[in-house]
Amino acid sequence: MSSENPDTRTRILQTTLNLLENGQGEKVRMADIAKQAGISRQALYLHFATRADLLIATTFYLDEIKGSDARLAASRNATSGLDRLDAYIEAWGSYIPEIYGMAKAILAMSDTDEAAAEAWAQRMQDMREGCEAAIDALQTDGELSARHTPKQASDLLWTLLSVRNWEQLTQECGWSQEEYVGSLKTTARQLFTK
Amino acid sequence: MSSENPDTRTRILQTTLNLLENGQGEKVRMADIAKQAGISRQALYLHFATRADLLIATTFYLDEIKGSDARLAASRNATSGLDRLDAYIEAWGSYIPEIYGMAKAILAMSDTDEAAAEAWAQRMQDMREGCEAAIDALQTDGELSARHTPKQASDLLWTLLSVRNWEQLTQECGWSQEEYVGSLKTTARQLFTK
DNA sequence: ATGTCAATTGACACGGTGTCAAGTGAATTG
DNA sequence: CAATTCACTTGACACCGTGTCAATTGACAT
Repeated sequence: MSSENPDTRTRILQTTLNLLENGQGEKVRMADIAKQAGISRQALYLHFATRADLLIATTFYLDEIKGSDARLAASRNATSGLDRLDAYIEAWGSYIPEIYGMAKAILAMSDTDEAAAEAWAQRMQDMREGCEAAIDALQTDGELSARHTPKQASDLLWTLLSVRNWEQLTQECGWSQEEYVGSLKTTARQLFTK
Repeated sequence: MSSENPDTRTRILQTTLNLLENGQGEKVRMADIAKQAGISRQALYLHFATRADLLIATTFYLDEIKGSDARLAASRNATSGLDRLDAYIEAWGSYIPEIYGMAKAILAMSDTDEAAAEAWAQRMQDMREGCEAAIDALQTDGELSARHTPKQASDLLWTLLSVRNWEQLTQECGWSQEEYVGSLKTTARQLFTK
């Protein structure tokens, strides 16, 4: 299932991505993807056993394309814990809009599909590690506010940075991306540093 | 559609509520509700045109039963803005677990069903007003931190108090209800007061 | 020539929502 | 008492989207 015809496979992933990004809010069906990719609906199932599989594969493809690892890793190079916190929020916060279409589709599936939920939880776990690392950096700098244990602080930061929260603030409250990143940076500083 | 046979109607609402609360995570179908309520599936459609309609009606029924208005209104009686903020977080935060089953079902529908999304947005708008009122109270007390405009503060508080965030903190991070309420109170104070 | 492999066409099953038509039984009203 | 109305029943069915199955095609390799 992994490496039959790479061309078609990546073409599918690419068009899935396009449809999810552009087609704002529109539900993307297997048939839509097939049509757009110029293949039959059934050919989709030759490459991906289920819709959940396809979406999950698309998240990995997305990361690969956008180089998310590198971008998030950059925050590790910050010298002080404080800078690191900022850098992480900046990196992740800027990444969200690029994955939002995807995220929304998977999140929607998660409520019904176990596999999708699992996949998303896994990716959020990865993100969580970044939060923990940032909080740890604060603590080794002696900058972590005494108000929170590292665990609590990580939980809170992780929750604060959720895609749902980004969605609510930018889509519903009308915040600009800059406002979002800026506000979350100061919020995090206020909450977690002395 | 509103007041044919009140008995049957409320019996439907009641069992819908039960199924959503108890049946943890289980998907509740129209057929399930009908069966549990002791009527035919079609009779459901005699009272509620669509599943979304039923769920929406159930939220109102829920509020009615739990007396959410009264509980949230209590926070208005607080003397200082600070107390009011605390009281509001306490009231809403304690209300969430009682509506969580419902909320989850509606949230899940919202991703596909326009009506459900609209209904939920409406209810969150109501909750938002409570946030705004609390922030306003802070400001008239001269206690609102200069870091945020009232609008920003309301947006942030509103987002902070979302059901999704409660879900993440209590279900995924394992916070107890007391931890949640306590932590959010201090967080809000830290963010919004001088 | 034979086999393999990606892809095609077309049909179909399943689950869940919503619709339609005809019928039943009990209470309401002339 | 008969007629009507009303809540509800049974059963069939259409629609949609996902996923499956079987038979076929056309290209490329050995």
